[in-house]
Amino acid sequence: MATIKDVAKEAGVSVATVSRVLNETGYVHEDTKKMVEAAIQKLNYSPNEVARSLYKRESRLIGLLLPDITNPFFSELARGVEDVLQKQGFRLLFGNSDEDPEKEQAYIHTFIQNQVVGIVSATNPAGKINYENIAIPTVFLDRASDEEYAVYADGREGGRIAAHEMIRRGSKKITILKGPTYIRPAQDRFQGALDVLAQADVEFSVVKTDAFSYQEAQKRAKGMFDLYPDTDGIIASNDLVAAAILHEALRLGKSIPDDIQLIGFDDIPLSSLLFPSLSTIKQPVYEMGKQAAQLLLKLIKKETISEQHIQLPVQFIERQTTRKVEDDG
Amino acid sequence: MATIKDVAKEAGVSVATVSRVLNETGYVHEDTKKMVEAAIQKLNYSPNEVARSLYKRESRLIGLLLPDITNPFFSELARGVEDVLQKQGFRLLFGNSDEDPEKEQAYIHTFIQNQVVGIVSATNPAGKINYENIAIPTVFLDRASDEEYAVYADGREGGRIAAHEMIRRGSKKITILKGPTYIRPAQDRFQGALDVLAQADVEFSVVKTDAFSYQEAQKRAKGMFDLYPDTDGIIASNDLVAAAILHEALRLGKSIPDDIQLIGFDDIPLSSLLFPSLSTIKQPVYEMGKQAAQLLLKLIKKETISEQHIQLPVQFIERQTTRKVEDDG
DNA sequence: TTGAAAGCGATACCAC
DNA sequence: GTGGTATCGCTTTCAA
Repeated sequence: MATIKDVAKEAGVSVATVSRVLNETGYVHEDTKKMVEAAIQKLNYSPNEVARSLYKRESRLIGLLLPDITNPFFSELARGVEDVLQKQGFRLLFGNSDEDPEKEQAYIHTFIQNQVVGIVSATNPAGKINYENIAIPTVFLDRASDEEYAVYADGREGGRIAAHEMIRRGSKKITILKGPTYIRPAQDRFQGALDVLAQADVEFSVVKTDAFSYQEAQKRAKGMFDLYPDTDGIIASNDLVAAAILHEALRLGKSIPDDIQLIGFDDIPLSSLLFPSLSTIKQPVYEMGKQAAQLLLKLIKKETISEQHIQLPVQFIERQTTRKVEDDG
Repeated sequence: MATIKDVAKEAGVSVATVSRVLNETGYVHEDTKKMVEAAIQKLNYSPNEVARSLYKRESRLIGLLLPDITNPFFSELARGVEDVLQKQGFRLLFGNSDEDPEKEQAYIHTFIQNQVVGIVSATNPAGKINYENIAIPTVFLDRASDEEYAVYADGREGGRIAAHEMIRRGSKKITILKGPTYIRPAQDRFQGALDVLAQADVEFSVVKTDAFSYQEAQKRAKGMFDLYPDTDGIIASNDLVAAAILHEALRLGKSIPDDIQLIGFDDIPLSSLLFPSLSTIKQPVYEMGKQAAQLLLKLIKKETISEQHIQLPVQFIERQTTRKVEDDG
């Protein structure tokens, strides 16, 4: 690999001059510029980012921390983040935390060691990790905390919509599947559903689903039908969980949506592929990723930020796990 | 951030000594070691990776290039790669290429600029990118090329199995969905299926599916049923495509697997969630990611490699889109 | 066993 | 306009 020195020698100028044409900073004669550019071409020179980072004390890297890229929700989020950052010339340093505080801490640590200019984190740590005393601009995704910058969807409203749609479609004995309490969006959805159910003329029960994963949900699904065999409406904590429920219900010979209605959360690609396809509360996942990246960019450029939190709207997607009704708003 | 200098001053020694205890290299008295460690503790010092990389001319970063992390096949692959590399203290610099040679080239370029120690690439570029003159150890995933290190599944055998299973389950008019020719594994599967069909007593036809995506496949599915309305067996180029076909078939009122049998490829998580659940040729995706990472690690450590190519076996997963038969092997 | 000093490859300040 | 050089934070000879 050629260095700036080689280029300088080749062009017969100093490294300072080469640096100037490289960064278009300061004056440099048109002719010498030409020479330098020729030398760069000839040597196929490309500046060493590491040396640059060392001097500037910051890189062109951004840390991205997710619970698990294998979860379609997070990979969609990641894509949104990447698409905007990549265009601005930033690169992603990426890690899966598995909701493990130690892993999370380790990644944050190496992010810092590598002098990232910013961090996007979608983790929901049980313990509280030290993001506070990090000088690095950080945006949280799908996770709200009052003191920090964050982008997330309106989970509470989503919960309300889900409960409302379920009730107006005639379910009388509703079961809410509640995600982990420490995961804020999950808690919000639950609260939203509760808001509506508490005021409505229906029975309901609450079942905990510890994790968001399909495997976990599959086990719970069995238990749930044992416990509440006459449930006629289920509000799942997310689409993956809903898929598990759907499978189990079908296995038990229940008719959906006639015996049981089912509403998920997220609208991951899977949801429209299920049969019957899943009615769900759609989060603008890709858009959330984009907005987080844009917010981070502003933070990095030290632009003024109008609001620390960006809350995006959710939307009911009517598919085949809920019954049709007359449109009454 | 404290630097090595600060630590040296605090401990009353030279930076060289600090460096020695940091890297456990060379002699250092037990007592001074204690002092240095105390200073490190006190200042909460952690070495700057960037400076280290600059001197060593290589980082602890590894570049990972994928077509699209949003595709469950690739996110699973990524997870396998990450899980082994992360444990060895390496971090991932990650990018989506979208099968776009320019993007791919750009990422490779920044990987080099950031002095990655290795690259894992799962892209299938139409044009030929310059990996050749890169001195950096590179392992290709899900893509075979004679001169390079690669990990992939036995696509040809997979194609054979798919065709065989389809025939022994009684399909007489089979349609093969053929992925892009320039994607080697897709071509292999196609060839494998052809191997068997050519010798069998059945009719068959071939339909091209340009991309691997669901959206693309959805369009093709319609066309396919128009063109070959009496097909009674479909071998899809992958599970995403199979899902689209399944949906379209159901929409047309076809009965599966009675009217039409369907076999996919990959066994992504989605496949078992479809209804009816998808019979498919399973690739050991996560394992492929792991093996690629392990191979890369060997390459980096300059260990001797017994074989440049690692081919992993595939396996028929019988689910509900194929008919049951007596077990005749 | 330890320290001084020369790099690694870039940037930017200060002279000229 | 251009060049010399200190500097970023670390590793590694080479002497002492």
